[in-house]
Amino acid sequence: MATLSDVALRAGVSVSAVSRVLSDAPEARVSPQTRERIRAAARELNYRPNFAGRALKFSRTDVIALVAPDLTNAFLTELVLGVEEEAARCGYMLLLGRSEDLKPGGEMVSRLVGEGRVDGMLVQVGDTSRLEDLQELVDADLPVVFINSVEAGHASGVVLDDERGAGMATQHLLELGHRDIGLLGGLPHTWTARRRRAGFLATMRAAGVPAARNWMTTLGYTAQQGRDALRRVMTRPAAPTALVVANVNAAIGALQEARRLGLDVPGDLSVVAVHDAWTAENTWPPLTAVKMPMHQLGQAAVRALYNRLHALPVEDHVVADPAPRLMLRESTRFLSAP
Amino acid sequence: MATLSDVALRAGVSVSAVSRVLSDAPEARVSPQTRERIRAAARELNYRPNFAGRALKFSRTDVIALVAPDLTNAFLTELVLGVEEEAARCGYMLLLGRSEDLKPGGEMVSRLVGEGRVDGMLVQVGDTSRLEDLQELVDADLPVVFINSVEAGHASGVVLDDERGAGMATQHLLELGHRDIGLLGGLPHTWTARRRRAGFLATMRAAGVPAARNWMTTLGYTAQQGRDALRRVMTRPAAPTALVVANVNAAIGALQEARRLGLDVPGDLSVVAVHDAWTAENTWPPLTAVKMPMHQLGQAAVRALYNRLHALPVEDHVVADPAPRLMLRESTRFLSAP
DNA sequence: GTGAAAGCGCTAACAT
DNA sequence: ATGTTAGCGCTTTCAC
Repeated sequence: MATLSDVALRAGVSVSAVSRVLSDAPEARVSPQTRERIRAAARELNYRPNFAGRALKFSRTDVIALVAPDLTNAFLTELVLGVEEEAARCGYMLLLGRSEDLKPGGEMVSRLVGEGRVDGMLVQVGDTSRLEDLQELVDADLPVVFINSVEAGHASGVVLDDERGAGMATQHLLELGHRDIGLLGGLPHTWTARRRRAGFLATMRAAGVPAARNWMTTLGYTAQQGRDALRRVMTRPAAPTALVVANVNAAIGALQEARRLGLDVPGDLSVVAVHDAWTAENTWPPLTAVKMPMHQLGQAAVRALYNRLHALPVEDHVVADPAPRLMLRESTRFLSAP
Repeated sequence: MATLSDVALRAGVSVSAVSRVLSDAPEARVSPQTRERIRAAARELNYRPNFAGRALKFSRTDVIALVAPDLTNAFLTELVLGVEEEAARCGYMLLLGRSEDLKPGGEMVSRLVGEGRVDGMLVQVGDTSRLEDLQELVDADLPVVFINSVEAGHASGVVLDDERGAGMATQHLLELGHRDIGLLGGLPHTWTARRRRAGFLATMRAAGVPAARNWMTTLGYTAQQGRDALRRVMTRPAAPTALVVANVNAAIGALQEARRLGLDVPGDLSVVAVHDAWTAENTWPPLTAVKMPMHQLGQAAVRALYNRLHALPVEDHVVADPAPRLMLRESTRFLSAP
């Protein structure tokens, strides 16, 4: 690869002149003809500024890490797209982190950041991580932004309006006339699960409808956990007529298990999920879901990190725009007369 | 962050001594006590070797790029896992590339490689890319390994045994007594689609069963395209009793469209997909599929790149181990008597 | 308007 | 056994 001095040699000028021209230094007083000579030489040699050289000089790589337990999870599609888009806009490249390496005391984080491989990082912990594991990371005051993973309002996190999302799903069922409504929720130690549960409970309470503890599970967000949860709730003597499922993957599992049990959805049971994904369109029946602004969440996360790295005030911690939106498909229906 | 000279200062030695010790230079003759002093100083200062410094020195970053049109696609899950695993083993970190940036003449590639941001890259093109766009990239002789994207046997690509996979799917249907078998294939200009089609045709021919052109589509690998393809094939006057679908996402769409048309799967129609994914377990009925060794494909891709970068001979271009495996679920059945 | 030189953090060849 | 130094590619201050 051609270096600055290669270009300088070919243009018959000094490296500093080349540097000034090629990096468009604002107050570089360079004569038009040398400027053109330099430009030409650079073009002919196909010059590219060396990344390591710049990084060393600036102590900055313009690379940020994206750490998530499972990037291929369908419900992260929009999130990742949002992150990629905003990262590109902010001039960042994305390094992939394996979140399993997140466990032992933030070793990866300190490597990535400590070695100067990345300027900062975005972390989305799955529902498998324990809060305690994160705490020291949070406290370490590293350039890290958590995505829907930690307490809202914490300095270094962006979150969804999970309460509102779950509330909307619940409200939808209430408006369909359901009163016996269950909640298949996420693991109890995760923030998202707590907030969605809170949204569910608040909406039920506001409607004056009691929420039966027997119809609420905290099994998790995978399809298998959704299957298990549905079986647990629907094989009781008294079963609900509708379910809010706190995650789209779990809802897909729940739908399948319902069929296995001979339950007709939405005839016998209405199901609405929090989170949308392309997979929700392809279930049978197609799954009604509350679409959360994942794209914007991704963008907000990158922007938060950007602001953090540039000592700017962070704008919004909770992403409420656009608001969660009900994607009405075919897994919910008016409560039929008993 | 602490630098080498910080450590040297604290240990009361020179930077080179520190460098030697901390990078375990093999023939570094350093007295045990200074060695220990250096180690201690480094520990106390929480020293981490600076990435940019090393990269500049070695002209090597130990970072490789992973470029794919849609990393969140469920059928890539295993691939990505394999890549991550092997990359970690080879000491590589992964940079995310957006494959949409791949289009205009390999601009991204030359940036990534030309600026020395990555040592090489892994490219999985979706079925949307045209072969021509890739050609110049292939010809450019850059450190690029294509994943199931270009002609088998090409120096810089690893591929699945797509023919075999499609053949196994076809064979499965034949063994169930089906003779009227269709193929919902990928876009005709892609290699994977061609190879799977070839495998389908070869197996049909070997069984002495004619393949009806009317029952073969080349619409693509998305769920929507699967829906369209199924409708096209199954609304003809004479319809097949079984379908091979060349991709799991398309098969999921096909399954859904079949239901919409009032077709019972597998009663009226058997469906088998090439490629497996977790989503195949959650369709209704659960989708029978041929599981391709995606994990190993990912590993092989990284190894191929590693070998390429270290001037070693590349081992295997087509990943045949383990062989494709039929995941027998519930979307296929014996041909019922007419 | 242009060039020389220092220095970012690191390694390795070459002193001592 | 340890230290000095040059240089990887780049930017920037300071001279001229």
